[in-house]
Amino acid sequence: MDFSELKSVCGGCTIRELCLPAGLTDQEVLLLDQHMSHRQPVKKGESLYRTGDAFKSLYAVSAGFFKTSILHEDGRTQVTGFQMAGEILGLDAISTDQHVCDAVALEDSVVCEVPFDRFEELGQLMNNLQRRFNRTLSREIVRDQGVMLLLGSMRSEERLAAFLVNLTHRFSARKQSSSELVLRMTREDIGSYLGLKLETVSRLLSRFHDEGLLSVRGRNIQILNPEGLNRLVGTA
Amino acid sequence: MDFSELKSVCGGCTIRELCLPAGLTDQEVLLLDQHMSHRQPVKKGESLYRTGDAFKSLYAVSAGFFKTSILHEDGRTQVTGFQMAGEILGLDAISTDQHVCDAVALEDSVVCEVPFDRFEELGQLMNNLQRRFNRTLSREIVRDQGVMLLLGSMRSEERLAAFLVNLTHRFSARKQSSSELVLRMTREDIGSYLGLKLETVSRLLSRFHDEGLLSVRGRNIQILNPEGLNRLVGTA
DNA sequence: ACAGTTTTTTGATCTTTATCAAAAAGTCCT
DNA sequence: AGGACTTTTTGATAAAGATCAAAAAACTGT
Repeated sequence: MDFSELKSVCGGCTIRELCLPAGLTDQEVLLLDQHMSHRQPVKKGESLYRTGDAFKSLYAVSAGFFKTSILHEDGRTQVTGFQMAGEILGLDAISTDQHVCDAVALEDSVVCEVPFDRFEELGQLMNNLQRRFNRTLSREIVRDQGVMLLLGSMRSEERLAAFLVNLTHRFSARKQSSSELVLRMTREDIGSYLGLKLETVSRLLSRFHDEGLLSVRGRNIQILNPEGLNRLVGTA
Repeated sequence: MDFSELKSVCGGCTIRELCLPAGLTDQEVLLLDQHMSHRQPVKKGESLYRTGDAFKSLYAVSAGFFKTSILHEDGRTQVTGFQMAGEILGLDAISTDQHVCDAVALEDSVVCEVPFDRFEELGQLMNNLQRRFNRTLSREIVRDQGVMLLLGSMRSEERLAAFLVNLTHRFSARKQSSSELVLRMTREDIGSYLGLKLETVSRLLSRFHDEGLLSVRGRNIQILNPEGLNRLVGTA
C-alpha cells in the first residue's frame, strides 16, 4: 500500500465539501485526513458491513453507489437508502455499537474508512469537526423523516417522481448530468425503498415514458420534462 | 420562579436514565443541570415550536405527551413521531438551524429546555456527554428507519400491532402500566403516523377487539393478549 | 347541564396497488 | 458468442385500503 498516497486523501478530494470535511479549514482537514482516512475498494455486490457486525468505523463513500437495507425476521427487507459520493455510511450503528442494516455496493466503489473511536477523540479536540458532525447526524434524521412523508402520505406516482427528482438533485450537486440518469439499482430495490412492488415501479416508469416526462431504456433514464416531474410531487 | 428548585432538576428526576443525563456521573449531571435545564409547561394543544422557527434549544420531555409532524406544501401532514417523558425534541433542527417540523403537546406537559449552543460547549468539555449525545442522535436514526420498515413493508394490521406493542414497551420502561393504555392522540394522528386513514385505524381496533386481542373504549385500550399482538408483527 | 364541535364507528362502494403469470430484454460467465 | 440466470415489461385479476356518508359517542366551553 502506498503510504504517501494515503496522506491528504481528503485534501485533494473533489467531493470534499459534500463529505465529512465540509466547512473545515485546510489545517483541520489535514488533521482529520492523516489520522483517519483509509481508502478501501468495495466490489459491486459486496457488503461493506452486515446487520449484527460490530461497529468500528464510519465509511464515507468516495466513489460509487451503495444501498442500505434492514431485515425483518420473516425475510422481508426494506431498502432504507441509496448512498453516493460524499455520503456517510454507518451512522445508525453508533447507537448500539452494532450495525443494524446491510450496506451493499451497487457498483464498484471506494470508501474512506473512519475509525469511530479516533474520530470521537478528534471531535473532542476539534470543536468545528464535532459541530459539523452533529449536523451530519441531524441531516440524516431530516432525510429519514422525508422518507416517512413519502411512504406515509404520497401515492405511488408521487413517490417515484420524488425519488427521481431527488436523484437529479444529488447528481447535479456532484457535477454529474442530472438529466441522464443511470440507475444502479433494480426495480425491486426502488420498489422496496418506495414501499411499492417492482411491477408497479416498472408500470409507472412506462407511464412516465408514454407521457413524455422521461425516456426509459432499461436502467438508463433521460429526464425530458423536469418541471412536469416536479409538478407530480406535492400535488394532491 | 423558584430558583432553588431550578437547580438539580435532572438530579432528582425519575426518568433521568431515559433522558439526556443517562450514563453520566452525579457530578456531570449537576453540571449539565445547573447550566442548562430550564423547566417549562406546555398546555395541551399548544405548539412547542413550529416549522420554520429558529432553532435555539432542544427540549427534553419531562412529563406529558407530544406529537411531531411535517407539512407538505399542499396541506397534507405526516406525523413523524410521538414523544413521551425522557425523549428529546428538536434533534432534526440541528442540521439547518430551523425547525423542520411542528411539535404539539397532546396533553398538559412539561419540558426541559436545553439551549443548544451552551450544550455544544458543554459537550466539548465533557467527553462523556458528547459521546452519549452522538448515541442519542444515532438512536433517532434507528427509530426512523424502523418507521420506514413499518411504512414500506408492513400491512395495515401489522403496522397497528407494531405501534401498540411499541407503546407498551415505552410505557413499561417508564414504570407505567403497559396493559392499560390511554391514547393521547386521535385516530387520525395514529393513521397519519402509520400511513393509514383514520377509518382504517378505527376498523382495525374494532377487529382486534372482536378477536379478543384487546378491549377498546374510545382512547382507553386494554391489552388482553400481548403475545397475540406480538405475533401479528413480523408474520408475513 | 347543554349546545356546538370534534372524534369515532360502521356500512357501501370505488380505486389503487398487489398478485399471478408469461414473454422479452438484459447481464454474466467462461 | 452462447447458455444460464436475472431483471424488466405487460396483461389479467384480486385484494387491501381509500373514499363517501351518516349516525353515535365523546369532548368543550359557558
